[in-house]
Amino acid sequence: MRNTGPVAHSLLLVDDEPRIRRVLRLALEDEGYQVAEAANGYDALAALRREPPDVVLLDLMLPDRDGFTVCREIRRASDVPVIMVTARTDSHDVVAGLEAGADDYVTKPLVAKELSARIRALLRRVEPANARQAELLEVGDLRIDVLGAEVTRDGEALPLTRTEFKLLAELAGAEGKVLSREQLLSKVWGYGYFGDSRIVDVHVRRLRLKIERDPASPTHLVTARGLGYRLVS
Amino acid sequence: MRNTGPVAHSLLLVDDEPRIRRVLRLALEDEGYQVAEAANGYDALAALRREPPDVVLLDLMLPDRDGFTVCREIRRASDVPVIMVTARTDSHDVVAGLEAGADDYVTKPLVAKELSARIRALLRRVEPANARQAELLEVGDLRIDVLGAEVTRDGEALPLTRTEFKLLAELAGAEGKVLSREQLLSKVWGYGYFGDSRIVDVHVRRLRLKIERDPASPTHLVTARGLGYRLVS
DNA sequence: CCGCAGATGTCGGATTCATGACAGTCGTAA
DNA sequence: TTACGACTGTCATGAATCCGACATCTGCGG
Repeated sequence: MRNTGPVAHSLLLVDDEPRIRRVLRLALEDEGYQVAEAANGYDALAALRREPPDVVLLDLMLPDRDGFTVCREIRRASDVPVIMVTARTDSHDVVAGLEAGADDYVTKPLVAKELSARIRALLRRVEPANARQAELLEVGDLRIDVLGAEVTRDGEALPLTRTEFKLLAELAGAEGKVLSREQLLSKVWGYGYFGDSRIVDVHVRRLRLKIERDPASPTHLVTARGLGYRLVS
Repeated sequence: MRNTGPVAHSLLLVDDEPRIRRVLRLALEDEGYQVAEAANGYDALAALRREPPDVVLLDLMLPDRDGFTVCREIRRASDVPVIMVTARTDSHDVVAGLEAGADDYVTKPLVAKELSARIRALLRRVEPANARQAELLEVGDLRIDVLGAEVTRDGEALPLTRTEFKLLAELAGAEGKVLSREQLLSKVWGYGYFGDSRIVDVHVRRLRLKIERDPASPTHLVTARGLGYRLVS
């Protein structure tokens, strides 16, 4: 199962000055990011391979090689978003940084809020491309294509209605966990729904008729008596 | 440096000052871009709808409404890259601009080379997503030549109209995924179309008459009831 | 036996699509 | 210019099917 909740985005902070790293790390963690550090280009590339972050913040002046080179080396192996963070304000450096493959170029002194906003803007642009792959859920013999709004078993499409599909997708998204009627109501029917929560039962039953091999004794969509329902393999 | 692609990238330049527009246009055309202009937010939105550019350059201070608002309005229906171009250097404005949905924020006075580099960096990030369309798509027995605007089946060209083709191309570009009427409206009919979304149904039907072997029971262009349509093999 | 949660069946209003007809628009050829 | 056809958008109608609601039944624990 893929991650469900909003996990913090991870940053790799590359700067040779410990003091700057510390200040930036605190500011960025304050903005809700998970921050890893590297003090030079070599470490940065190693860290990138070991645990790819969502965004790289790259200082231009590094002890081993300059940031342009590091950026090009990063680009040779990865499409990870890179933001150049540097004290050099010269326009030629900006152009060189961007040409080296960076996505953005910001100059010190930094305003944390602005850097954070630029990171968000970049992620906003990049995320959708990554998200496409993560939308095929598998539970038991069911394959749930969230984007295609289709559920297949043995390659055969199951004819679910919209509500049934949303219900199944919610349950699959929290596979193994019990979801109460109220939780399902608010997720599938929306927060503004005030009807009887028994409607969940009805749709659970209809869903079982379609996804369970023996609807009379469900193996996937099981009742958690007094609690709700959950989907298991 | 001229851009490499076969077709120049198009920019929409939104600024109320004719003098600035002229300077920027010349500089950007020199960089190899094809530049359209708008003097206010209203014209910008109209131009965007009429002929979506690859990138929008948006000044913050416009006569009718401020750039933040215009940016948000753009974002409501379009993913087009937006670069804020303004004289306001305050960090709060940068954050506000990016939060309004802009991809980048650059301040005047401008260095054309830097602006151009930022445009390229942004396009580099965005293009791959669009690149899917710039190819030859195959769905089932249909071969869709997006650039040539031609669809063939068994080597035989199908006589699709422009709207039918755009509709088919959009669906093929997201093969297997359900596209809602609203998504199709904004992509095929363009940003800001306010007509009845039922028009999609009509064109789907006309498309089916041409691409389906048995239009009464479609196998390729299938209905996702309550959700939209999708194209499958 | 009672009380309760879950399961089932059915019904009718509401949604959602498919379809055919028609009118307006646009480009082109006469 | 006019006439024409292709293309497009709008609408009305009917059919399909969805889904909330209700009534009832079952199974289980106390």
